[in-house]
Amino acid sequence: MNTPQRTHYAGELRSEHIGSHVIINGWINSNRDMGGLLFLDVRDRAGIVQCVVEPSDATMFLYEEGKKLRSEFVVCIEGSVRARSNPNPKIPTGQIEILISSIQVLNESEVPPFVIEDDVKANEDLRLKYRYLDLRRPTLQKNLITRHKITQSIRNYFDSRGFIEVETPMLMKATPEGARDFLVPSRLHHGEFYALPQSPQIYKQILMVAGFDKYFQITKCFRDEDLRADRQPEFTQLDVEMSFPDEEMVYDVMENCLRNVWDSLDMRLEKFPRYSYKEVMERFGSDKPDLRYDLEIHALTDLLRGKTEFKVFNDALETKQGVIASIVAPGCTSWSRKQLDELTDQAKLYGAGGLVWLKITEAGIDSSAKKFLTPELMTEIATHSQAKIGDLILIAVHQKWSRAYTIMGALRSEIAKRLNLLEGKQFTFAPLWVENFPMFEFDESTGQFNSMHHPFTSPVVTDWENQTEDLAAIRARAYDIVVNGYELGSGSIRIHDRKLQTEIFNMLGLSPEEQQKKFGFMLDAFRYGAPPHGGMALGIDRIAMLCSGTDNIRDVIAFPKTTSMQGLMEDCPSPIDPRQLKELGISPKD
RNA sequence: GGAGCGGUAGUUCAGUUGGUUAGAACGCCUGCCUGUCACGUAGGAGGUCGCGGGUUCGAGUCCCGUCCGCUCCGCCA
Repeated sequence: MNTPQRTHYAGELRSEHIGSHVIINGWINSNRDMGGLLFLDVRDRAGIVQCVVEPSDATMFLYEEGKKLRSEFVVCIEGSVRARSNPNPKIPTGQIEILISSIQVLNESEVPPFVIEDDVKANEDLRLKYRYLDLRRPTLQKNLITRHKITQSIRNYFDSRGFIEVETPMLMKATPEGARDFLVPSRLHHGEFYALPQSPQIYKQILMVAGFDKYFQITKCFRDEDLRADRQPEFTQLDVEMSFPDEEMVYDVMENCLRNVWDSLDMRLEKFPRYSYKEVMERFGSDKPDLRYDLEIHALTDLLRGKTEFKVFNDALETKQGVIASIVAPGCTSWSRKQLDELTDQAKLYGAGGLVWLKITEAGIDSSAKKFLTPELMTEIATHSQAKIGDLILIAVHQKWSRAYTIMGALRSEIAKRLNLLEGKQFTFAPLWVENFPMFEFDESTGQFNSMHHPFTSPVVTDWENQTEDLAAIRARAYDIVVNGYELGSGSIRIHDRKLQTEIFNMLGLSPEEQQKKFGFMLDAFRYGAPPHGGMALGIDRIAMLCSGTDNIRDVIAFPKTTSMQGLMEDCPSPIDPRQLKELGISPKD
């Protein structure tokens, strides 16, 4: 027997449908047998609707059939919509119910390993193993629909602005800079490998050379690095590139793109203030600060120079990059020894040696370092930190500028967490641009300068022309979009000049042979009229996270991996048949 | 590579200083119940205490190892 076609989604039915004859297809969410009177809740992707069998001689067979239905049975139910005698204002379909005239069981279900409800109790590993059941939960249904709306609105937007979506290869040349590549062995060329793209970067730049002057693509990228709550080995990027741009054009295109996305979800994205990398680091202690709350960091370095015998402070003051900085926890003088210890542990996690605190009270200022600080100096510190009576000041020290501010940034989020500053702000969005990144970053483990963004980023022309010994002073034409503490994406104006690109490669310590081997095809392309170009890439998963109000990337991906990069449902990765390995020229693991 | 937390019934958890038969709630099964929507109600079934070793008269509990999950640091051009 053919399945009768649904006339409506269960969750869509409302008072306006009263009187209609409807057919719904869905899953049994619950079955309440009152002894004659029977309520069946049926769920589909739009929601849940109550169906009812009223006892009478004529419906006895429906009752007998209906009471046998168990959770997750697949059913087709036919009936008429009517107003409920006891409406339930708590659920969207609560004004109506379906008076059942026919029940067809399309499939039975074993008892599911966990109850499918939004108030989810099962652990995540169990839910990942039975992902198809977890995905039936209204929240995950909603999240994936949100994700669909996001990509749909992006495609519409870029199409309307004259951008062309072009697909780039998934099997590409391994360029083992940056993140670890996922490698794919070649059957026809034993001992040689493809890499899965970490990003379509080089291809999109070559598309600019090819004349596709406005390009975008929504595509998977792969990085074989350790996972986090917001990181998966494969993730989806919106990749954008255009020819003849300046930063303003990129900002305009991307801001409007995101505003469009937020609009399409009936949410608002406020204006995008711009900060330099230095400013966000020194004020908020992060290159991806959460600006939904204020808490700011204050540098005490100059204030304290030559004013104290405190060794901890002076050690930092004697080094070139050393920083002493403070942050205020408003109204927190009552924090206990235990709470302060926990904050100290948090700071230590990020590399702090310890924390100095000052408590500003009516009676005066108390401090963990009062032996080393005169009352006058403590008052100066309080004034400089903009602390009031009742406030707690936390001070940390580090020999390295970026480390010192990273510690302060960690304290900043910890204070915000403890003071519940984000309460009720789940759907408040604070976007910003971060610009003027340094071009290079010194890597102590290798003693070499690395690109902070990537080696195809153009330097600020004046910085480049006036460069001195201090490579760290050269700024890049790179920019990030940050929202609520997440780096949504980054981009840059690229190098389109072969000679400049070669110079940058040289500075990064790439030999001419390596340059030719890894990027020769790109440098070759630049011989033939490469236009000035630039663009950006945004993380779709993170956008979906923000718009779904979750802080877990697995909540917006249909089939995610665990933090040890396993697929629990399909059980991968998994061993390979020796025959298959032989064909690839790979020896089995011994 | 490192740190923290966790793993006990189908699920979520409790389980005291090592001690009789390992408990609760939900779920599940069988009745009863004509307006429930966390239905109610009576009864019932259900356990490799992640895995391996050790200490002990005796281990869910202590020790060692290991696997898995989550979070974080490093890492993520």
